[in-house]
Amino acid sequence: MLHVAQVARVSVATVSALINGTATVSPELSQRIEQAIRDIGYKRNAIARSLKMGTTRTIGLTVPHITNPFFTDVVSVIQQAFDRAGYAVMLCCTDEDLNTQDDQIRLLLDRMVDGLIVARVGDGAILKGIVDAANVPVVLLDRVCEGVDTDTVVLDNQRAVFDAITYLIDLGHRRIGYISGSFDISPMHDRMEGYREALKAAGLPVENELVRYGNFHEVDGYNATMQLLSLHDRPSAIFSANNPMVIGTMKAIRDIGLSCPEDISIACFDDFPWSDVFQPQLTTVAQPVQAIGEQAANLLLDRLAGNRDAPPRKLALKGRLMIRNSCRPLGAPLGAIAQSVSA
Amino acid sequence: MLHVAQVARVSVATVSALINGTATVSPELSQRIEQAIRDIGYKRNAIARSLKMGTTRTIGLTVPHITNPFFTDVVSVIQQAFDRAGYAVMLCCTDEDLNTQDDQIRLLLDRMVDGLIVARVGDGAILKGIVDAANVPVVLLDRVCEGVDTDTVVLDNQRAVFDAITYLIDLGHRRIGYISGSFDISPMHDRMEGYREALKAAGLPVENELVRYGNFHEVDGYNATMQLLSLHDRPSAIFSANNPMVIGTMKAIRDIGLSCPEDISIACFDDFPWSDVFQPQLTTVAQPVQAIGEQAANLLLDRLAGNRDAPPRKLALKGRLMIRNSCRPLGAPLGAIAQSVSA
DNA sequence: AACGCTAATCTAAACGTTTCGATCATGTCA
DNA sequence: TGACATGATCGAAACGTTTAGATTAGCGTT
Repeated sequence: MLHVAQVARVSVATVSALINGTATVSPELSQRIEQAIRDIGYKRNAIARSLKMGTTRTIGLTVPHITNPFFTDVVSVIQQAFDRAGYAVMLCCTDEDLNTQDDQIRLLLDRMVDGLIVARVGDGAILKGIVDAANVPVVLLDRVCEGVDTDTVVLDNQRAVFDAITYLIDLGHRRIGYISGSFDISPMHDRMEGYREALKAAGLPVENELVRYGNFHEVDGYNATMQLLSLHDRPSAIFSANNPMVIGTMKAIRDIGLSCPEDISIACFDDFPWSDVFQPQLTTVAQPVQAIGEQAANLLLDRLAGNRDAPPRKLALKGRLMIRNSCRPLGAPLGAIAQSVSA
Repeated sequence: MLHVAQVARVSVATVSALINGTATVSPELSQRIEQAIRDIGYKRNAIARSLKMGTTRTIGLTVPHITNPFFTDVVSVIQQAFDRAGYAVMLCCTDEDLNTQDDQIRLLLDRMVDGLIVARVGDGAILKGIVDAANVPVVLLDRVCEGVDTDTVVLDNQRAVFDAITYLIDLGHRRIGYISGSFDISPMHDRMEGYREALKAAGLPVENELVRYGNFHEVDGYNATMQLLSLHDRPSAIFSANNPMVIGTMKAIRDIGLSCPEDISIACFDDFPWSDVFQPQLTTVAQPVQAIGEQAANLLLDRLAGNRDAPPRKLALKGRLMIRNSCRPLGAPLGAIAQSVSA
């Protein structure tokens, strides 16, 4: 900029004024400056600008695993939204690990991001400490966090799972296996509640042997399913509370020589692009990813636009049960499956 | 930092020296400074540091669509690699659009990223201009770019498709439909060459009516498949050069009332996590995503470590044909499919 | 002609670091 | 005891912007 100013024989202040339109500059000087900018190939240094202005026009986004289709979609939507608004997005993957997450958030805060969208967080206290210290707006995604009172977008997980389990019960299933993710994050807690409540509402017992835990990975789903299927009185249906784990479930079923839905019915949380393409077409609880991403982006953009003092806004969106053909009516002949498939 | 210096009754230079370990500072001052840092909760301002040092420890990464499983995986690997190295990653999605891509790259360059990984680029000249102007190392991913002479990691696309088509020919297929992505990026060009060469090598004609183009989206695959299947002499096999489009292909087959592999054999480019879980299990060309991501990251990290003057390095990795059960031997009874499945 | 008003431009101080060179005390050696 | 190397600390300039406030020029009023 100094160089431009020299070539155009003006002060840097005038160059700045022209570039930012913060003051009127005469046509002749404008022309000289623009010419100089072109000749030199000058580009404004955003770092210097950020230092002076105290804003980077960059936000931080952390998700557990970008390869989880739910987060893939959410990241995609959020990235688009901020791109439209002229913001850059720094992406971090925490690998479901709390320490990693802390490190990542610190990394982002160090880089002076203007705001933060955090999907999946662990202990509220730690996050609270980090977030309070950094003075930027934060929106929480996918999970509520007791200690941290800030904008939040979550799914009504309990209701969603309640509906799914109730659907299985209505099909005639009585022993329904449930594979949960690690229990220290709220969606897993809420989803489990949905499972329990649905059973209770139908007058069915909640049996511990039918509930397994995993750490969100395919192999965890595989092992959990193997355990469920080796029970002396094995479940006729399994619900997986997490999408990547259901791959393990399907592989376990195949390896054990069973087939779905003939021998066992399967449903899971989170829809994915291939769900209605191959056989069996999985019955899933679809989250409104587009809406979730957009709402999160809007909440943060609103804060960034200056609306700092509004009280925290908590959004709970509704999931949708996508009924396909991976669950069969119990006792009914196999031919009846087709009729049980709707929409 | 000024504040810390005042509280600790030292100069800012000493504080800086201690934090960075650039000079020895006496135990007593060290202690005073560390105490002050803790009391104040001081965090070094990375923006000011970047301004002074001329490095942001941030890299830019652009991909066409993060929802394409290939790019999802690559992004994941790259993010991890740079995270380990203490770099932040700014992610942009170009939506296969050249102007968007230019904008994104400019956005990243404006923010003074230390390096750039660009997956899929259009016209070489434009990118070349942008990249030459910005003085940062760039590595190209997934696509070579004639005008731009820089580090590159690509797949041997021609060979990979050659192998896949040859496999179909060996199964007895003679009319093989081919669905390509837009032809203006090199992988699509090379893959098409693989298709042509394989047919030629087998003494088969290359028929224009069997080749369709789409723009990478599911709907494009759907339309292309519909066209292929309505030919008077329809193909017995279809190869989709792009993964998202094959979803459209499968849906078209279903909608038209055909089934795979009984009525038509399907294979496609890019593996995905669900490929061997559901029926049909798709035969695919798997890219070594882990290796691709790591190589790209390593090339860039090497440049960032100071190795600026080494000549451009061009890596071409090998794809792997994952043979499953979505392609059947032509003329053979259906029961023979199982035997044709290997590994 | 003196005055004030407006518009255009400039000067210089920030923003929060890093780092070069200067300063100063301390101990060592002849 | 003086000369000198060594080690610790500091002052101040620089990185490339923005912006408040000062300055200047031009012009209409009285």
